[in-house]
Amino acid sequence: MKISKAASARHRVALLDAASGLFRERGFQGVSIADIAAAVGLTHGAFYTHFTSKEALCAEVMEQAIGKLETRVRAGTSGRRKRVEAYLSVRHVENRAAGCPVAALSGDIAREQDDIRTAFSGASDRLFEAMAMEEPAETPGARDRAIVSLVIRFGALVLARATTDPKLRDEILNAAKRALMEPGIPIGDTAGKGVFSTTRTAARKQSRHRK
Amino acid sequence: MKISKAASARHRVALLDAASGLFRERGFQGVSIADIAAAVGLTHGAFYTHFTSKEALCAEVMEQAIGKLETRVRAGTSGRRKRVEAYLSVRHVENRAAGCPVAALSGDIAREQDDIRTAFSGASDRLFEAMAMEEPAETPGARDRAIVSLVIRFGALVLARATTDPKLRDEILNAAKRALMEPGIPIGDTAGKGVFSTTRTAARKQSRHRK
DNA sequence: TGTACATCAGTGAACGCGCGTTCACTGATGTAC
DNA sequence: TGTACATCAGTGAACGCGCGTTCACTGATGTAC
Repeated sequence: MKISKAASARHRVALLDAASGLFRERGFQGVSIADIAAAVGLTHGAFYTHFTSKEALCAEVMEQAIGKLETRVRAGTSGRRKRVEAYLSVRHVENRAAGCPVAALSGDIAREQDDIRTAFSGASDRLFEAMAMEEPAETPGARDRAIVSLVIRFGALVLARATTDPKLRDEILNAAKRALMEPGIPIGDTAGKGVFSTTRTAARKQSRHRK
Repeated sequence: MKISKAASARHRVALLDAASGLFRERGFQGVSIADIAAAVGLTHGAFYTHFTSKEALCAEVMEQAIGKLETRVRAGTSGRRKRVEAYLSVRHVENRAAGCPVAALSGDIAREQDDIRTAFSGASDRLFEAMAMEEPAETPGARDRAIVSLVIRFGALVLARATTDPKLRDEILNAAKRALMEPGIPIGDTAGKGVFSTTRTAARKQSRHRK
């Protein structure tokens, strides 16, 4: 039966939202069209009045998800510290569906078709730029630091999610938080050169930890 | 037809090896039993004389792959610098099949069954311990640094793989390499505090870059 | 060493299942009068 | 405002397909004599 245009438009949005959450939770291949439709209270057939294929939906979901992220970063409502705390929280580790789409789907994306990959890559490139702008623009190497900062957040979240041991999970999250919060933590080749124990920033870090 | 015991044993090893590479390349769900068998020159039926199920194979592959990694880390044949260079090379980004199993499969693993997850988590915990031992044992925070070091390598590789733009890919790899090679790179909350430009390690880093 | 036979690794047809996608059909919506 | 009808969002059966797994069968292997 036909329904009102307004209701149909709501269905389209609901399908995108449901797909966005389900994809992050179970991956592209782990979610069927029927799953997505059922999550919205429709049957699988209705899906094709809104999207031409599953691939097309994937691409649109990725673009929208990263776009939202970019907007939030550019808005910069909460401070950096708060955002790092939220990103590296146990809550975020456990709540894939509402969490970072890059962390949840980057593993899948490398294997998807070109149009999805391009959508993801283009969007994440814009996201990187937005994050790079967070750092003081005039300092050299701002983009490098933004990238490493992103890499740490991202890597820690994904690794923490791959773990079943809560102790190990917390170790990963806390180590990453410390690295992000305290400037100048030595993670370089300190072992070979024996530089570490004489580094000022290192000593500073240690004294903070004891507190 | 029956074949010799030696040949059968070779088939088992070959199946494990083929599965290990194919899983890393396409993920658990992206590889069928028939694919694995065909890669070794067998038909899908033969698979079940060696393994009870696909799940059992997955668990065994993960355990073996991470075990090999752990052995190599403990052996410590090449230096840290060399290993970082290799890990964050374009070659490694492009060659998933022969690359790091944790980076290739951690995204999938979070969604797999408990026995696979446990196998992965247990093995990666041991791997972390092995990497933590690389750092000078007597310095405090060695494990933290090992974890952050691993998180950076891992995160950069996975992000680089998700990218289609070669320029962006190289930026990620190089930024991570610099963070790993040069101790005391400030990635912390420098923007808010304005600490960065007055940090000694920061100045040191900048002067190195200009060279 | 040669022969007879039980074993069992590998084959390929067959199974049930869930998937993405299509399509004839339904009936409320929205429009023309 | 009320009526008649075309539209089209959603339904659910059906499609072909590939999957993991099973199993009767094959024939070289390996062993007992």
